[in-house]
Amino acid sequence: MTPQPKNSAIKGIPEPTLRRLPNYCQVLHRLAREGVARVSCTQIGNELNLDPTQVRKDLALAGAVGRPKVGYETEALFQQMEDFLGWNNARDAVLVGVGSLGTALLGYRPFNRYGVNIVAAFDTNPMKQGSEVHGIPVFPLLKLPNLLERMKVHIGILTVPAEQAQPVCDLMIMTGIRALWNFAPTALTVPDGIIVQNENLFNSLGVLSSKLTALLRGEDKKDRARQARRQETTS
Amino acid sequence: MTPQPKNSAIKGIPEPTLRRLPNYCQVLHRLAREGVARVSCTQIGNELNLDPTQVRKDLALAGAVGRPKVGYETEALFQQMEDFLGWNNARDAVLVGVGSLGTALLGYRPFNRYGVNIVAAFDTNPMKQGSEVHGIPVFPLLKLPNLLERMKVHIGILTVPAEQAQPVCDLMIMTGIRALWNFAPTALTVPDGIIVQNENLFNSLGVLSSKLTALLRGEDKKDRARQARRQETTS
DNA sequence: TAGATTGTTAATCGATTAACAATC
DNA sequence: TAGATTGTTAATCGATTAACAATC
Repeated sequence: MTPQPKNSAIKGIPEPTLRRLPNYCQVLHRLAREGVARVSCTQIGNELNLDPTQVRKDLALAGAVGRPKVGYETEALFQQMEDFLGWNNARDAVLVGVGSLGTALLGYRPFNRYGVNIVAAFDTNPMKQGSEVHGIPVFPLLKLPNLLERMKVHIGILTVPAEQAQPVCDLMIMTGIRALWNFAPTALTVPDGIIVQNENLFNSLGVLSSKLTALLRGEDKKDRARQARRQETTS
Repeated sequence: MTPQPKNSAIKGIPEPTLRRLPNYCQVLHRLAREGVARVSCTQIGNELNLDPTQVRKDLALAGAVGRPKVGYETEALFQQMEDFLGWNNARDAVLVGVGSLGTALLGYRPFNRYGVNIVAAFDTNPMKQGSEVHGIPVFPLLKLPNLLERMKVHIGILTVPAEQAQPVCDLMIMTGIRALWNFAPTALTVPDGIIVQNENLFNSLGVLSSKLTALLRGEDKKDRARQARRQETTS
């Protein structure tokens, strides 16, 4: 019927856009709280150092409609972005791997306001089982299927060592997890239709380190050149 | 003199490439340990699900040279990648903000093998000062300039609440920090020549949540359609 | 009305992928 | 030698930025 399938939804939205949506949410939330009733893309762009055209395109992709000359209704736009992200009511999640990073994430309260509500944690270490970490119960990993059977949990957070990531991931998918937030430094193999978001600190460190190394090397070289020149003039 | 300034180094290397280098390192390290003397881009690509041409281009950008038909010397290539990243001897770093995330990072041993050696942590909370977290001493934030004056530390890790990120960042830069790894959910304003690597979990959650929300909504719609059809046929 | 702002189409830019000659 | 693999140039693809008409 419709010539352009404009409803193909998420598949068409570029990932860079999806990554920026939280920033818009944050700015809109603040502006709404400050009582700013209407907002333009130029304003938002200034706050976030983004091209206003890009802001407009991003908002449009997430379904926002503004009025020429007027802009967008701040509060309504915020609601719409939150709704698009699914952040208006947080989804339940489980976390596997109660090491130092896992523990830190369990204690991170703001997740509740960003769509993720961790209801249970799992670990293979008997020392950790049965306890509570930041108020969240820790169970033996073997209990995972049992619990997921009873609760409709769609998000799994992986904070296990690299070697255990794939088997734990398989187990999670088998028991109904649809989206994985993977903090283990390994690529996961998953069937079609499963969402994987990798959060690999080492990749970021690659950018940081190589830039810093290049910067410092460049300075060293300049220093040496300067010294060489000085040597020349004094000799 | 030189028509193409081929030495402009880091500026020309795309960030996606820099992000992939750690993955190459990891694979090369493993292969070298397994005694594989030579390796081809096709092999590396298979391990990481990357196009072999892309692997070749990335390696070339980091300065690697291979031999046609033969490939690259595994060990030498690994060394070269490590060297390019500056990971062969870790640089000292300080961390500010000993909350749950900061504590987790302080306890994360592998950083030492990935170019980052955290030598001290800082916090404004007197409860935390004077103690040691995972063997790393925690000082009052006011002592930061003093310590950085004596030690040449180039990397600063920011794990403070959003509101404090900018002032702490300013302080760090003033005392000689050149590269910031920012875990606070705010954009930092820094002078030219300072490297900032943002690590904002909420941006990633934006991708995860919106994809999951779209997926589940799509299924809901299908379910409803199916139910409607069933209703029709039974009526 | 005049000017700012949206919505949308076109141009640019950069990264990925394909093609192919050189070579061990 | 023959075939695999590098190095490099060209083609494709996708995201960002620019241009401009519509409009409140």
